[in-house]
Amino acid sequence: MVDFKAIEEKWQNKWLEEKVFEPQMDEKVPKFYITVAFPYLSGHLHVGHARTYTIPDVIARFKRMQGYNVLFPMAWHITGSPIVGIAERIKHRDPQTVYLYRDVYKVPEEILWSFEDPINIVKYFMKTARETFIRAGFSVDWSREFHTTSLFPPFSKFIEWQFLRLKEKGLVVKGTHYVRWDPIVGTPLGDHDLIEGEDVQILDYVLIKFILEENGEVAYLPAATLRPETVYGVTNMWLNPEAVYVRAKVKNGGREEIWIISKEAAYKLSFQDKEIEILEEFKGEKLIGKWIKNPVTEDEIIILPADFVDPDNATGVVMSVPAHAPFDHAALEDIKKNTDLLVKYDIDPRIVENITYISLIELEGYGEFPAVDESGKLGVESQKDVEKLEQATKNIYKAEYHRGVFKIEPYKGKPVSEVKDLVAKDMAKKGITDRMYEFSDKNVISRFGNRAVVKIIHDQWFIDYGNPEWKEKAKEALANMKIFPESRRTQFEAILEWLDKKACARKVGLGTPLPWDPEWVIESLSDSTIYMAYYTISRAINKYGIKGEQLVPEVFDYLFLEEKSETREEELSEKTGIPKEVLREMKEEFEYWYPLDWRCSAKDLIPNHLTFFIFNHVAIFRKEHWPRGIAVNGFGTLEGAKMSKSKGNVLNFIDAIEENGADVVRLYIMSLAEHDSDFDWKRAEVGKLRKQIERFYELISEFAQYEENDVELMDIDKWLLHRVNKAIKGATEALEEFRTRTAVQWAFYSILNDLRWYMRRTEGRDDEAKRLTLRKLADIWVRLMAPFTPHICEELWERLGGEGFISLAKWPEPVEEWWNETIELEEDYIKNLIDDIKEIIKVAKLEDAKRAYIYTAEEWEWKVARVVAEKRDFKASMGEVMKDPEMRKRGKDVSKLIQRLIKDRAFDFKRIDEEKALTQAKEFIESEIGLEIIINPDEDKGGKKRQAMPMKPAVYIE
RNA sequence: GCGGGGGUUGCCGAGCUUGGUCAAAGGCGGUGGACUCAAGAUCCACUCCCGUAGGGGUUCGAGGGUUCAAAUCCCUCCCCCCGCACCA
Repeated sequence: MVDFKAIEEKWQNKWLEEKVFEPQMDEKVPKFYITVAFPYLSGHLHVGHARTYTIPDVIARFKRMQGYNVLFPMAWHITGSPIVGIAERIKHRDPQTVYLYRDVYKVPEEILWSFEDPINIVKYFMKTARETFIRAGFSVDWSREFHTTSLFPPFSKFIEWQFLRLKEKGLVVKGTHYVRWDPIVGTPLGDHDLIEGEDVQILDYVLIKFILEENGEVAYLPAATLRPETVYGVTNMWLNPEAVYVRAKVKNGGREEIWIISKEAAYKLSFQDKEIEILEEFKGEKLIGKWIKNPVTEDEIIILPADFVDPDNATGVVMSVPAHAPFDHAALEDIKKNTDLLVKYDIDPRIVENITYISLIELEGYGEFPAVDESGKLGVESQKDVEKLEQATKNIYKAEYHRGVFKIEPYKGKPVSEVKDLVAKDMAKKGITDRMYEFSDKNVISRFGNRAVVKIIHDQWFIDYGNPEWKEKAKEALANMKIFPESRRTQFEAILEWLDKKACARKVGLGTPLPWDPEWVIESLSDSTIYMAYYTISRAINKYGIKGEQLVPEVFDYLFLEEKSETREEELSEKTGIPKEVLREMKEEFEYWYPLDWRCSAKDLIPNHLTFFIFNHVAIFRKEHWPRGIAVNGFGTLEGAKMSKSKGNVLNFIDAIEENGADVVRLYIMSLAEHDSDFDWKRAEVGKLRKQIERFYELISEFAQYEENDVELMDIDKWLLHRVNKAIKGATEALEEFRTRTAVQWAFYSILNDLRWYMRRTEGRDDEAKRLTLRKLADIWVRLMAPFTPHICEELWERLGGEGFISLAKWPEPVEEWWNETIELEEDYIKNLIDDIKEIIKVAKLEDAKRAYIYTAEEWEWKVARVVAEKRDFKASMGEVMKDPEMRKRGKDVSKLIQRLIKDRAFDFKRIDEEKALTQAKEFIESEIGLEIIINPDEDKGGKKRQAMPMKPAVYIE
């Protein structure tokens, strides 16, 4: 068995020792700069991540072999709160966390407990990640390694510079923002902080303040709605008579008002910019029967009782729009039937009886009152039919929103989707509305076990991705970028359009403090947008030990934004103590490597990081330094199941390498899927691939012993070389587009299969020509495989006597004189014939046949085929052919042949020498089918001869 | 709700942008065979249905349509996956 591990270690050491992947600037050599989103190190990388990092490595290796000066750097992301959270949980001996780190990540016990300090987590996983990448054979320039946050001051200074410049441009702004909030612990709640309710939405209710005037005092009943436009159709108000409401003094900014809302709402609103002082608590029934005023229409409406009103949703005050809201319609019907109830509240039943529905929206397929129609259609009986009513509400909402036309002035004739926003705006302007954020579902529970609320946060720092000029520039950049796969471009465009203010700083976690407001730490998606530029100067910073405090903003200005200038270098050198030669070196490196050619990442980063990456580049850098391309890749599953840390269902990248060897893992992952589709890791398949790679190794080792003596090749040898040419072309084209799976199919499987056929075809042959052919193939094959399985290929390259590292060897190009489509056609011709004969034997049950007579097409038939290929039409072909008197003699046969050719659409005319091909392959065909072959005998056996067509010989078997 | 992407032969997965050469690549699985004492590995054949001469029939989520011709173009519908932010 091949000792992959030893081979891998050997070459990894050589690469590092000889700094093979630490490129030096060279203006004469074209550069190729590729990066991948650095990993966040809260644990080990798994085989899903492996894909993300292997792709750029394969591309880097490919480009390097094509002669580019390739930079492929790596760094570590440790910004944010998860690592801090882990330290916290380790400290508290949280069983799940301990399980994950001890049993899944296999952290040694003595190190594990040091994880109480987040720094130790970071240190440990940076070390292991580096080891993993080295053992994976990644061609990384480690001289540029760094990590984020204030723990690495030079980078932190770079981020400070970025934010200072963004702020100067007005792209970092302060504002308010709502968050999920734990009201007991007093902290914002991210997805990971929730036990329940991760995907509960936050709804933005409009509160329309209906006016209650009593004894000269005004109080407001803020009805909560998601459909503000329906304020024109309100017929009454709903309160839940059993629920507890409060009368409260509500201070909001400078304004102070009396509101009547549910008790729950008062509590919730106290987190949303409102100071609330409860004056009185009472049951809803107290207000039933009172009259209030619609602030928009000024209609006087009555307050009625309804069970469906949930005091724990929004304000607990609901306006009734029975024409367009099924719940309202049902409740109204209920109450009309329930005179007792009305009497109880001292309401004259005639008032309810006389409530007339107000139709607001024209909706095709519905009558005047869509809610009534829909409720009827779904068989709603009462307001207790909650499920049906919810369905009806959904249907109506959707239909009216998308297809409805508003009927009321001043919005008459406009689509509802537009009117909704207009009405909301107009009401807000008049000060008759307010807003309230509420969860779409009540069950949002924090990991502390508390029910969450929506809180409005002040003084939050945002990056303003909504800025229209900025957006335009970002769009321009995107339009000029390559996106792989191209089908993802629409998503980028949509996200770009979408994006608005994005909170960019938090008060917890590791990171770089905001330079002008150091209580805030720049969060992780915001400090990782332009670090590709930092890589270009990182080598010098590491090499010369430049300190953070030396990297004042002007230095970055000079390096990244300004023209090269000696005076400026002297100036800055004096100011910072950085030698001017070093400044010059950094400046030149940046100018040499930038712009970035490719940014790689998994597809989950499209809506955030990758888009931010574009935005921040266009904000900071000159156009010539805008990025050129993005390649996104899919994820990986493990034996069909999603990898999940908490369930322990993960395969660590390092463990996979340990088990199978890096080359096997790399090739396997690259061969499974490409672009944004996902792969599924199956242990059994990996094992099989390992065997195939061993065979590859053995084959090349074998061929390496052959000498290259110049001799005349046989056709089948030429066939193989032609196929090798095709593989080179296919693999190259695929890799140019990051299509790794297709590339592997060409570089590995297609050659493997062709070789198999060749061996079968040349069985028994052992001559110079065959050896020469195989030797040539070996020489190319290893190079085609080198980006995928670099270690084993280095080893084989050495055996083949190749010069230097295969990692730096020349990528193969098709050999012009090897192209030979005719020979390939002839080979196909032979294969097809064999298949046909086998088919005939099977179908005609001729198992004990002795020989096969083969009749090739005659010259006149080729002539006809040529004409048909050109004319592609029966009449035209016939006319052309019949100009020839010789052809006219066999008119009937000609006509038949033309008919068949046209039916088979044999329009791709290529002439081959059928008889020659047959003669050369005679023995092979005989051994394959076990019959004697007689080629073109004089006698027309079985009258089959006239069935022959070009590329399809006639066969008679006896 | 908004946005993005999909539904292909047992499974995975190409092909659909530039209609025909597509019963539809490749892999996996399955069946049979060669090799072997045997197993594994490897190699060969078959793997939608029918067929005593290389042929024919029915397929590419459903239903329409365009066309001489549609997995591929157009319309309608059904179903599935992913993202929606302060979180890496």
